[in-house]
Amino acid sequence: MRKINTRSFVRATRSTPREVNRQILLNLVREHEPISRADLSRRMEIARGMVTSLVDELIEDGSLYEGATVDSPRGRRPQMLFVRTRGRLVISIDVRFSRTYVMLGDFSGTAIALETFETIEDPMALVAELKLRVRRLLATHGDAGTCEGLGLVVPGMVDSVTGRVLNAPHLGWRNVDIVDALSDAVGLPVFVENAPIACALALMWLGQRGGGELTDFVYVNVSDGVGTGVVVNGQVLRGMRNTAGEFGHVPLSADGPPCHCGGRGCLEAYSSDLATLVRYLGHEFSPLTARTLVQASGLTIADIIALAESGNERAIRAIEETAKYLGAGLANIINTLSPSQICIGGEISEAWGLIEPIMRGIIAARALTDIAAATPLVAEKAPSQARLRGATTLVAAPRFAAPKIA
Amino acid sequence: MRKINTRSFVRATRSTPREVNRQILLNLVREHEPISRADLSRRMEIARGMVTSLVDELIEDGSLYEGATVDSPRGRRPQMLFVRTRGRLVISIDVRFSRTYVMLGDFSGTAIALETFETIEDPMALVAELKLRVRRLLATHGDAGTCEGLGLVVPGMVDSVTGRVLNAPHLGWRNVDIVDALSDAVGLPVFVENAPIACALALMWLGQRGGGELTDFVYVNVSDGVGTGVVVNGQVLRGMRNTAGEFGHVPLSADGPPCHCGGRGCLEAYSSDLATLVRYLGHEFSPLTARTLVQASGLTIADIIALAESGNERAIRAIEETAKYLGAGLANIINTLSPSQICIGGEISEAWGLIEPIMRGIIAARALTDIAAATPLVAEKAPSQARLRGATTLVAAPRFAAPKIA
DNA sequence: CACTATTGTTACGCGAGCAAACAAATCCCT
DNA sequence: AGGGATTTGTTTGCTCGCGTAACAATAGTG
Repeated sequence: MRKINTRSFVRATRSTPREVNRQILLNLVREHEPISRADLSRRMEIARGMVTSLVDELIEDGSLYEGATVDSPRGRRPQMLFVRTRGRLVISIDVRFSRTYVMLGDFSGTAIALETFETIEDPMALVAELKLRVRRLLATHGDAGTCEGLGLVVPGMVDSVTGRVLNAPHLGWRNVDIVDALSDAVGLPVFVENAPIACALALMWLGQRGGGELTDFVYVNVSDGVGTGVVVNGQVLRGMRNTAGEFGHVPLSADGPPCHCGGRGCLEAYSSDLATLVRYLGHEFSPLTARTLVQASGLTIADIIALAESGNERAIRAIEETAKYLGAGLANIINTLSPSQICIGGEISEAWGLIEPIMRGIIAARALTDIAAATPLVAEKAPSQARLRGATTLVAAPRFAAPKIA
Repeated sequence: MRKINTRSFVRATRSTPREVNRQILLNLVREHEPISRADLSRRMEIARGMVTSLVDELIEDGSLYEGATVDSPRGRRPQMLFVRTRGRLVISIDVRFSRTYVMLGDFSGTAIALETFETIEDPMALVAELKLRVRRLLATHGDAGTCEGLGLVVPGMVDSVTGRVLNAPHLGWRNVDIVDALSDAVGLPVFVENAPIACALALMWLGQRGGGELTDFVYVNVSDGVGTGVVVNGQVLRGMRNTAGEFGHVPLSADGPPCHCGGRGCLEAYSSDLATLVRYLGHEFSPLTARTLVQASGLTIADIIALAESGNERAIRAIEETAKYLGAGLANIINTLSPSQICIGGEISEAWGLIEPIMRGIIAARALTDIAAATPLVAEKAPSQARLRGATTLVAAPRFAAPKIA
């Protein structure tokens, strides 16, 4: 039951039913391809005649294509339908603290080309560099199809309406209108989003095909910080001012170590990669000294995981501690949002065998019901690709989203 | 941007546009009454002819009524439209630990009759008692209109689809199907909901008329426990298994006092009325001893508030402590959900002048942005009526909700 | 009293769902 | 090999309801 917002509603027009049914049909093909018109008619409880008409329209605009006919026990053989992903190109950009990644891929998320360069902090200089690279990529691989847009993810808050980067502390950006600058530069539609939210979107749209619908879940990204993307009712949770989902800054202990945010004992101060490294090095976490300490040691989180896997006791203890606090943070998420699944991304998920049982144990102790305690925890398969897949989703997903009505 | 759930979607039919526009129009009247057809036509950007047709339909089924014509600077005088609330009766029931309240009211939430009796723990015996009382109420006041349904709120988890009470620890109910039992008994549609969620719904639907739309907010109820109702995108947050929104059991300190839930240092163990009373009595909170301690003292939270207002230092200190922890809990809500407003209900809100500045201070220290720190905190005006208004909303709101499409 | 402004109603065209008939393709049985 | 059965996909008329425009009703103005 949803309340109609009388300040921003979309009324229905003569063509509304068609738009709605078109998108439903498109999504049914996406999740059940290959599928025939007759099958669609049964699933939608709609006349076959209408399916024909809708499919014609979708083939016309390049959303679907017709595959081969297929054997059937008897009667006329059905003609299978597929969502067209090949030839629909997307430029995906992942701007990170040290390096920026640019990928040319298609709607399915498969890569055609990938390049990387050192992140330029000044936004306009970065836009200029990106303009060159995007042009070159499209000139080189342009024959693979037509580029439908450009998706960019940043480590920071993004205004969901205008696309402005409100605050990205790691890049030193505040209130940067990168959308207009980029789209003017490359002449393509541009979408910008916060990285963990984009990862959550990727999971929702490119996630397990056919497998259980994922419309209420949380994506937790562990890197230098701890960020989350929350999906409720198939929609991203943004809150009033695009600052929702900061579970990384829920305090686990009032007298814990200080955190970047100014608080004490935040999840992030216990469980970020920086915190794990500092713990391994035998220090207390402090936002002022952490990065210099870690840089001086020359270690990365991957090294700690490797050490732990080769049996190094100190590394194992450091990661186990991280898992303990992460479990407490996840328990908070479970008790407050009750998601159907939590996905953990970031390099720490490479040590899944070590951290999963510990997190499970803490969650079991703190969850309010048995069902909640059994909330599935899933490790992101390819953490390095997650952000780029998210960027791809920013361009692709709107083509499949439900039309906004009422 | 919302993803279409291909397992449970509603496709558009020939009459879908009308249903959508009907509900939009109805809600516009609800928020701007008195309003003329011509005004509606302008607000909806729709032809006046269609407004006439839609309004005719809504008057026919009793949703709207036509008031008097009104003066206008020149031209034909407009005829004002109103939502019909009088004569649309609702039975609202609030089942609490000690007493049960039964109210006969109308769609606007105004009471016609109110009675109360000692709560009967056995669900079926309670249903029998309610059947008698509902029949008597309707027989006595039946001439005031027709009863459109029965709303019931309970202190516990409710399955949103079936209406089963999954778990209400204060009543000792587990998996009780009170909906079918009650609707069979009284022959009216019955809606059951968790109390804080119902309060949140009341705030959303019966809240400030014309004033800013409230579609992302949190209702926090402080009584024997601390419960929350969370509204996101105009919809209640339920989570996977109807267990979402348990901010009362987010630990504020890992080594705090034990809580009913089995954890330690939960918000509820610090800030519930029981916790405040135990603190005033000079004890550490424990779920095993708290209720007996308080009952032995004969004190209620209202007494403590009265004492504090008359200057009693110990009472003031007890409430201030409660406010401190409540502030920490609200800061967690703000950082994770970023609501546009938080409403605090329960008797503690009577001590608003004492608790508000303390909560504000804690929130200011912990919120991640200045805007978040300024999140409005609002005290529920009439805490005693909130639950019954919530029960009324359960019956009334579905008549105004957005049709489910796609 | 004609002119203008505004509200509310009525009439007709057209997009799109809906149902049913029709064409196409394949298997099965005689 | 040929007719019937079965299933898929297309075409055709019908109806609901939006969209536009003309029309009637009501009131003020010069």
